[in-house]
Amino acid sequence: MRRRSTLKEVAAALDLSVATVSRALGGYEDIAPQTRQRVAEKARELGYVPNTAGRMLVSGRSGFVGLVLPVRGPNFVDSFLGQFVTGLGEGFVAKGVDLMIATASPGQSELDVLKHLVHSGRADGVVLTRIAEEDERVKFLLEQRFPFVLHGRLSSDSAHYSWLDTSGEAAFAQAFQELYALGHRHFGLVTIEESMTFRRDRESGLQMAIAEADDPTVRLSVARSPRFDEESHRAAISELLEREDRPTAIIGLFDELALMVMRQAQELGLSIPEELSVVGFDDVPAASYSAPGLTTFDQATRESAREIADMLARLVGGEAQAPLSRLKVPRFIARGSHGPAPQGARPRIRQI
Amino acid sequence: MRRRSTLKEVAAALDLSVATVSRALGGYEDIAPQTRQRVAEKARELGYVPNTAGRMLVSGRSGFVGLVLPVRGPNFVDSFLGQFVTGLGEGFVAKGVDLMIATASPGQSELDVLKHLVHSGRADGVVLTRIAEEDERVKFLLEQRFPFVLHGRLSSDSAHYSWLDTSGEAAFAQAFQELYALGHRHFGLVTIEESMTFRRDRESGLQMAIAEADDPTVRLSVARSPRFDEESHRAAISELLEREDRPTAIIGLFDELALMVMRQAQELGLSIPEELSVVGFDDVPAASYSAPGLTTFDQATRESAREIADMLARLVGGEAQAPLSRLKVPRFIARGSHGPAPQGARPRIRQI
DNA sequence: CGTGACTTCTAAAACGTTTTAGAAAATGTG
DNA sequence: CACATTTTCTAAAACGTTTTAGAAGTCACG
Repeated sequence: MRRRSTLKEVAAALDLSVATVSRALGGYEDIAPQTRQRVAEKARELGYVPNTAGRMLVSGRSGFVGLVLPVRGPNFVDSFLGQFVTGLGEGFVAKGVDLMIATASPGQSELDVLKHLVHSGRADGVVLTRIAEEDERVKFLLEQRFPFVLHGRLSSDSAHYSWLDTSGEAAFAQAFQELYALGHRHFGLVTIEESMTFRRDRESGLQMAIAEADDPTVRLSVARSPRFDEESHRAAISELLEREDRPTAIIGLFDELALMVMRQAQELGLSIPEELSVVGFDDVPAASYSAPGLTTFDQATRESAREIADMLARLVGGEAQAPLSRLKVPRFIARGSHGPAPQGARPRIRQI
Repeated sequence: MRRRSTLKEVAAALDLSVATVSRALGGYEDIAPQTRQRVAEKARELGYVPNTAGRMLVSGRSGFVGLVLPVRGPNFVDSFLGQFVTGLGEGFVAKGVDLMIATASPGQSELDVLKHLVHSGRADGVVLTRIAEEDERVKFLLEQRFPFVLHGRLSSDSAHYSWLDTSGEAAFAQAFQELYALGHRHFGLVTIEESMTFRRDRESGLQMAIAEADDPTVRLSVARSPRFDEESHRAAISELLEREDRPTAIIGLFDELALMVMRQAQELGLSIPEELSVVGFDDVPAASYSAPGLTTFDQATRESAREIADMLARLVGGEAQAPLSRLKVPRFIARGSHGPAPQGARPRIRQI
């Protein structure tokens, strides 16, 4: 591997001191214009690029910002991550910051990874996703006074740190309203048990909208999948679909669940949306390829990530001080999986 | 932000020299066991973590490996990236290497990003995806003798560098054979114009399988989408579907194309797989949610990425020398989108 | 006790950069 | 010309680590 040229070499080639070269390149005022010119030329000629390590050492900054990857089951697929990383990359590059991805090794917790990241000085800031309701990572970062931005937010304390969130409340309230207006009165919700903030927000948005409707005929049946795997989800969904009084509209906490609802409903011979309306959240690519297309909400992940990057870069660079925050409203994407509530007697499950 | 403790502080607390502390922590033989013990304890007590910049400077290594993100259109979605990044993360963490993501800023080429990465010493190695047939990035890296691993491979030279590839030839040959065995004789291929190596491999796999069948009744109709956007794809597919002698089986260069074929065919009133068989490549999540499920090939992206990470870490760490390479065979995933060729007269496009 | 051979430790240099404090040179002023 | 001022440059220190070369101490042995 070819060695790269250093400040010393540029200085030697011009018979100047390294200090002068450094300051010339840094655009300082006390360097004669002519000298600055010469230095710039020679630096280009020699292909000089400042060495990162040298800079890091003296500045105390790494120029990196970390993303701690959530620990994932072996078969977990996730359209979110690619978009998120792309957006972060775009946002950071505009600020001259680089993105590093920190992964937990087997047996290591996300918190361990975070601690190492903070203490080793490999990053100047960090972005966290999938926030739990009592998130120890947030506590740690606050203690350390280490810059961070959350994708999501805690219920308490949200004034003390920076975050960007997509309002799950607003979305699920809207989902309810759209379906209510179409005549639905018995709602199903397929959700998870993990205490993630996004779960809490979406669920409470739905609850509040129901309360607000103030209609005693409205009912909500909730199916909770205890573990984060397909089998567990499938069982929870079956429970909801096969009960005697099946809801006429089912909302999935996220698209994967909604898509599974559609698939399982179709396996039972139900036609969507005539006999069952389904709504999801996220707008994953699969949502537009399913038949019928899944009605859902667009999080604009990539754009959010870009904004998060921008916020964090400003925090790290000292451009912004106090906590920054931003709440986005997801966009309703009406496709074919929802429609008017079935009339009259509840259709029975057809035999196939 | 709390300052982290340094070697000097640990040394002072024990009344030892920094050298001794460094060597004790490094497990050198010429440190008395008792001293080693004391140092280890004190280091733990003070929460000492070696500073990255200091290490980088003296070792000449950054401990980072880069992934240069392909430049993407604003609406490009890509289930590949998330899996790939996850796999790389998993692979690198096992080797004590960190992953950095380098993104091109607007107007910058991937090659520029790569050059900066190499010259700034921010990374010790790099992984490249989406290899073009004449890839200038590969040329540059070879010139620089900078360690890298390709996801994919060039046709020429493949002995001179390291790569991991999933055999597109094998997959497309198999796709042909499966469909041929089901009676199909007129094949359609929806592909792109860009000169990517994966395109060339898959296309030539198909051609070779056709040649090998040595059956004069076999025909292949190719539709090439000139640009990488949905509109262009749609037009290419329409051309294939609406021609007088429509193929009975259409293969998409990748799943997105195959899924679009399915959707457009269904819009034309064709039933799949009775009137048209469709096969894709990649096994994106949407492939399992479409109706019918898309028959495709599984690349095992995450696992491949893990292997790539392992290869590159070995190259960077000096464990492995010469070029490493590995060719994987994708797994055929038979779902519902392919079946026996329609009998007798070619069914006409139904009016809807 | 003197010598050599170990064992255990350390001073100092090196990595490449930025910054501080001040030197040297050029210019202006009386 | 002498002095002050301004402009332009530089030596040296600092960041935190690893490594090299060697010092100091200990021990065994004749």
